[in-house]
Amino acid sequence: MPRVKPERKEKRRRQIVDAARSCFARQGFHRTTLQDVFAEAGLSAGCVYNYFQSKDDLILAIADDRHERERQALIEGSMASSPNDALKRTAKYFIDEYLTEAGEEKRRIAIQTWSEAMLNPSVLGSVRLGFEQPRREIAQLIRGAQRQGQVGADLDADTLARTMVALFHGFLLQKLWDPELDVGAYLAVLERIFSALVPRGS
Amino acid sequence: MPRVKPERKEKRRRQIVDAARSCFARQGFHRTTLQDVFAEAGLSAGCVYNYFQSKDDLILAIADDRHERERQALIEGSMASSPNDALKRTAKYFIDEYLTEAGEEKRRIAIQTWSEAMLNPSVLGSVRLGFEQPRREIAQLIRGAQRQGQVGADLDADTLARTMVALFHGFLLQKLWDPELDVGAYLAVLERIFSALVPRGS
Amino acid sequence: MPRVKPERKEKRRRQIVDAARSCFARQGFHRTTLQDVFAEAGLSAGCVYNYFQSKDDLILAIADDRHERERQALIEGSMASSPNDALKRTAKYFIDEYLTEAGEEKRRIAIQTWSEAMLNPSVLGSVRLGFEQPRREIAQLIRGAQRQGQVGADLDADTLARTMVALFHGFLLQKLWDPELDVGAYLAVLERIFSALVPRGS
Amino acid sequence: MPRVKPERKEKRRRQIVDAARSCFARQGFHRTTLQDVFAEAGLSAGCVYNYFQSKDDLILAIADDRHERERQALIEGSMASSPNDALKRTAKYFIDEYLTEAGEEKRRIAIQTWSEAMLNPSVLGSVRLGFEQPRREIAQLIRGAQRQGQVGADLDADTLARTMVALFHGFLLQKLWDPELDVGAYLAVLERIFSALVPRGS
DNA sequence: CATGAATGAGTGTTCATTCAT
DNA sequence: GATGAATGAACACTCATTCAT
Repeated sequence: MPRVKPERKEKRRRQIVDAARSCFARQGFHRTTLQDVFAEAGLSAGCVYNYFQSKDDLILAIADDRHERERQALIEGSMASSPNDALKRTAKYFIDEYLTEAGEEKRRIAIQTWSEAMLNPSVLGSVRLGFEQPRREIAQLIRGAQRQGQVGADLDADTLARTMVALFHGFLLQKLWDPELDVGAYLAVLERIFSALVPRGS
Repeated sequence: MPRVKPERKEKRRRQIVDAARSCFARQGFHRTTLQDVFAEAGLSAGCVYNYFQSKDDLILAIADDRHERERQALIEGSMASSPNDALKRTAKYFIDEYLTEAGEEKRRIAIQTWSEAMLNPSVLGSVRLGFEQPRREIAQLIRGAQRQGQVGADLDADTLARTMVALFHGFLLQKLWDPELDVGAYLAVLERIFSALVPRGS
Repeated sequence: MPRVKPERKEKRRRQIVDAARSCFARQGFHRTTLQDVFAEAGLSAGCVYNYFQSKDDLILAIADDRHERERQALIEGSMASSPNDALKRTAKYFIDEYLTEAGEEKRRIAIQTWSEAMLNPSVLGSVRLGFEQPRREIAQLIRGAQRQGQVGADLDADTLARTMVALFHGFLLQKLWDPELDVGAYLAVLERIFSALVPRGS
Repeated sequence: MPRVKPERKEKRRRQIVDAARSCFARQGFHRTTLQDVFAEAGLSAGCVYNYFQSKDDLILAIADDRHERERQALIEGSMASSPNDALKRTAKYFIDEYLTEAGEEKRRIAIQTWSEAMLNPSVLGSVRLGFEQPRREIAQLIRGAQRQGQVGADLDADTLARTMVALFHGFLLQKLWDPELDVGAYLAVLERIFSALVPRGS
């Protein structure tokens, strides 16, 4: 008989996940009490427990939520006119989301998720998925670029994709330790590096 | 005024730090109880509290301990015949320590330290120091290499150093999520990249 | 003023009581959540609360339900040709209900009711009633048997009735701890005992 | 190095068990919060948890404690001049402990233990042990009495022992429901019953 | 120096109960 | 009547820290 129920349920879910993410970003997962989350969400303990079975479930939900958004962004990014363009759009998405001032909350969630993944198999699964989907997509785009002679054919696309993601994660950490850091300069270096990878003849 | 005491004291300190590191690597900082550490160290609660004022103090000590070792390694590394050689030795040190099978414990400690740094100013200070010392040293070596024409003069040494460290941290994370990962291939890419940075004429 | 409503109401009530009894027998009163009962009854929380005001009300209802049935059985049992026969029929009823394999649920409910009676005055009232009605009826029958010379006149009928009920409760406990227990042998002893009570002359 | 520690430990254990028993008898196991027990014992939560791992552990400890005492009483009781005398002493012990005014706490604990045994295998184990040891000992004594012609040889000793214990448990319940109940009268009936079991010739 | 029994505030979680629809 | 999402007080249990010995 419930007609609009599923929407309500989804709305509540989001409400809780948003509250939890906000708390976790601010005080960290382990220093956040569930009472903090209840207060932030404006909901009671019992209500939250109707949607999530445990505190651990909340990080997992946040991680999954994040990866779902990134999956969408990857799909949209790959709808570009050329592989090169798609790579740029994809890079822009991740940079805008994580390496700008506005990305602080996301960075703070990311590092905690990575740390938690080490101990929580479910979170590890989510992190791996969230890492491998972009990695594969980027490798695919690189192969496209190689076919068009935009990237040297002597480079292994998978490895290069891994390298790009590594650079991204590494910068994310540096920005975390020093929020003043201007990532622009590094992007310039990156471009310089990648331009060096373009086959001489082009 | 006993003479040998300081050594005893240092020995105990190390005993505790080693036990804590082992526990933290295995179960994570927050899932490790101090009782676990006491048991691993074979010491009583009171005894440990004579050396460390709190649980937080222990991560800080572990982080500081790590950075001290790396500082030593950097000093030794820079005693090479050429900047290029010094860079290679430094890279080798960090790769051997963190990116090999044997480096798993260090990786697991590293990610947790980074996560904790977000919330604990003392740990953040330690992490920053541990990051900036190598970064500066590497930048210095790059400048040396540039003077010798081994690296293109058009690249900003500081930025390039940051980039190298970012790559290292990024690979560390990937190895954490997939311990089977063979880092060798990526080092090859790195070399390919850096060789591309060498001025054309050389 | 609908006429058929009371029947509906009674049906729902029984549905709930049956579900609760089933849950309580299986998991015990305190380990059973009302959610369990709602699920077992296939009804919603709100609906159940229209019939019972609290969880405590449910045990009370179960206890009362049980005693009502036993009251009926006693009435029917006493419609025998002789006091001796009535005693036998009454005994048979309680034995069949509680001391057979099929009686396990009833045993499990009984012991919990007794335990709860200790703390819940309403339940205590119900338990007392449920105990005293049979006790009195049995005493009455014994007195009848004494009049007919089937039981020694030197025995206090009330006390003998109490003793018989005590034996029954005691066997119920033993059967609870060891469901394999064959009660038949003990009934034989009982008969031997009671035959010993028959006046020598008969 | 700790010389008197084991005694301290045993003292604390008893302190906690006594407090728990007192609370459980007063308010029942499930209505007693551990805070109640901590307050009654005058100890902190952490301290109690150094001796007992859970609330369930406490009932088990109380049950075991009780059975240990009864085991001792049985041993002492059996050191009588004759089986008949031993039976009387054993009966007296259980009657004095459980069926007098002073035995109220013990009765209230007993019924709860029986109820809990239904759901908690450890408690069931303890209850079974506590039931079977006396049962066997009593059967043994009956066999001795039979050999001396004090009890009819046509009765199965094991069954008779079971019957006696059943009577005891049954009276215990009746006394629980009505603390005013004078058990004396029933003991008289018992004696009358057992005298009827004595072989005619004696 | 070292011990380890004791502390007690704090946490995640449960579940009987309510009430707007 | 019936629903079931929401409530929130209460609970068992943990663990960093202390201190008398």
